[in-house]
Amino acid sequence: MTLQDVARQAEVSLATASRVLNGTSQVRADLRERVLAAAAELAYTPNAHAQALAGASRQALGVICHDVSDPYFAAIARGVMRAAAEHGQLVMLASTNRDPAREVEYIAMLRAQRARAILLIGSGFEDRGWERSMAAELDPYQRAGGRVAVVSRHRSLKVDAVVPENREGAAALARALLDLGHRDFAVLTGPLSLTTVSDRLAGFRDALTEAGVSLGPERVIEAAFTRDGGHAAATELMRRGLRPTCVFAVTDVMAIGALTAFREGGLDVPHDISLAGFDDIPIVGDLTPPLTTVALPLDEMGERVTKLALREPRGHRSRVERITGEVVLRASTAPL
Amino acid sequence: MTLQDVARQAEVSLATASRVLNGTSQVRADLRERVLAAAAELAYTPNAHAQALAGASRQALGVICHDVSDPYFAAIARGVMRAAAEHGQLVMLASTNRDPAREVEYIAMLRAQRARAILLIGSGFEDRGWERSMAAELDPYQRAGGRVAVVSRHRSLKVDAVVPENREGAAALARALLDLGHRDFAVLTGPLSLTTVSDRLAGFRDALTEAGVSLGPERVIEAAFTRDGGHAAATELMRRGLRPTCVFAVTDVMAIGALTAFREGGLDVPHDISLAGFDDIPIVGDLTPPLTTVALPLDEMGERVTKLALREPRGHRSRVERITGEVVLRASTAPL
DNA sequence: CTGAAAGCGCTTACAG
DNA sequence: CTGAAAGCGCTTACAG
Repeated sequence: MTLQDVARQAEVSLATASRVLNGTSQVRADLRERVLAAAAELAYTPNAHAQALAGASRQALGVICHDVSDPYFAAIARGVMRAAAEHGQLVMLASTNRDPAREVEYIAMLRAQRARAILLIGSGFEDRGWERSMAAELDPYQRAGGRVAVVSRHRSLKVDAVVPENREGAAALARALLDLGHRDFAVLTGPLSLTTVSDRLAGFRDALTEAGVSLGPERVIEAAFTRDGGHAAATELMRRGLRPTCVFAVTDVMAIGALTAFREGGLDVPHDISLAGFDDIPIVGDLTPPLTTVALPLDEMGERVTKLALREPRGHRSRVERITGEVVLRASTAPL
Repeated sequence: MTLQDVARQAEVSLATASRVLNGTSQVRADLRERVLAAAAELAYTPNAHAQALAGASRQALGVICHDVSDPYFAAIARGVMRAAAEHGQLVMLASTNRDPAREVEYIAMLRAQRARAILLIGSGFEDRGWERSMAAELDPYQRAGGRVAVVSRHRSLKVDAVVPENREGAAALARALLDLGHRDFAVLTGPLSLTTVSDRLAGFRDALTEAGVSLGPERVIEAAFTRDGGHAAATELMRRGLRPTCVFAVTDVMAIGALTAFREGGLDVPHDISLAGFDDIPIVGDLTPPLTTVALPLDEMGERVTKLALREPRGHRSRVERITGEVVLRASTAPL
């Protein structure tokens, strides 16, 4: 079933059939009818590869994330899908499990597919080697007209970005918790080499310091950047015999694991210990108690990064859209 | 940057360069080296469209789901991504929000992209019109060598399928709840036109009937097939003044909404009312109380449907892999 | 407005 | 083993 077949059946030239089907120029009404009828009858679908090769515009967009099943990503992906659909773009999705080699490999595949844009969702690493190999794949792609945009800070990638104000958000959260009367904190974090983690930790700590409250190194517990990591970190906190009045998990996903760990450890949240997260992923309102957090408009962030990538670049400057997080106090944090 | 450039720089023919790069046949070592060096130096990436056109095998796989951000789908998608990665396949993902028109449109796009396989995740509708239009897109795709596989029952689609034993699972759950002493039930459901919904409801009801327990029509509350739908259905249940001792929500996602609705309504789960779901999505163990449910190996289901689609078809028979659900009793259901 | 033809970047028989 | 050439299915100047 090729365009040629359609043309033959409609008794017109290949060129005419093509013009009718993609509406690029005027075609006499009767020929037009014949082509449409033939296409319908043959259940013709154009070969997107041939179209792409012949120079039509790309109709697919690549997205790289760490894990499709992480609710943080899932919420952002929702916005991406919506915006992509609006622009008639198909989304090619890859999860890397934070394996840098996989990341590079997927970018190569997306380059090969001549994706119209590549979206990187999730924070980058503060790591020279990683940055270099990413740039090695991304540069030729961009030189060939590919567009790149990211969600979260990527130190040295000069691309359009939607970046949540992690530092300010964490600081605002710290202030809100101080206002509740807390003076004794602990933080559960993911790997500090992730920009998101280090920014949130820094913002939180800065606000405490400003209020004259210190956060000793033994009160910052690093674990995997997942629900299980949160569970492990909270368990470790209890094992160390530390009993801060308030705990900040740098993401809601980690906070969820921590919440369960506290329950298993016999600590009641918020009666025995207050707990706060960051992101406001959809589920946290359904937890018991509902989680205090810094709300990010995840869905909208996905939409915005997609639009950034699809909009024409203006000049060679990369655009950055900052997203403000809003502190939402819920029942998981109690006044002291 | 084309293969031609690489060939020129390596001073070999186009054919030789191609053969080196995709390793199809033996090439003299020195030529091989030169080609590899040239490709590396030029940061060459093959054009997947040209490769596909020229007859190389497809390297992308299409997945159609209702909503990327639904945890049920996300869990399955995880398995799909893993299996796809193992086979060097890129995944093109589309969410349809259960809009049949969108579904058909995406299948057309995937056909155009000559996806190697199309995976439909999530239950189909019991609807002639829908079936007809799906078949109209899927048939030509399959005739052209495309492979189709689904998760969940699709009555009239003759394709490979991974199908959870919804009916049996719901019946087993009902029996477990009866064993706890419950005799007074209500069910919160999604649209009955979804095969998954009707199968689960039927299985649950059958087991009750067998035990001589009836489930009146006013005790089956239909709402949207989402968290909010579960919330609405539970709220409606309370509004009607019904106080069953045990409620079955046909999915965990709906149960999550119901749990919050009960809490808001001042009902303690499981003290005042027991609650059970279906699917065992990852989050339910972190709820308070953790949710009783019928566990499905979601991740593995994603992996299996992908492998089904990628494996050679044997004959014209469609293969069906049945998945048994396992009742997991947790704290959300109490003995009476 | 319409058609013949070139060209997009590959792969793979077919000769040698 | 290597190369010249055909062909995959389109789009789009270029003539007419």
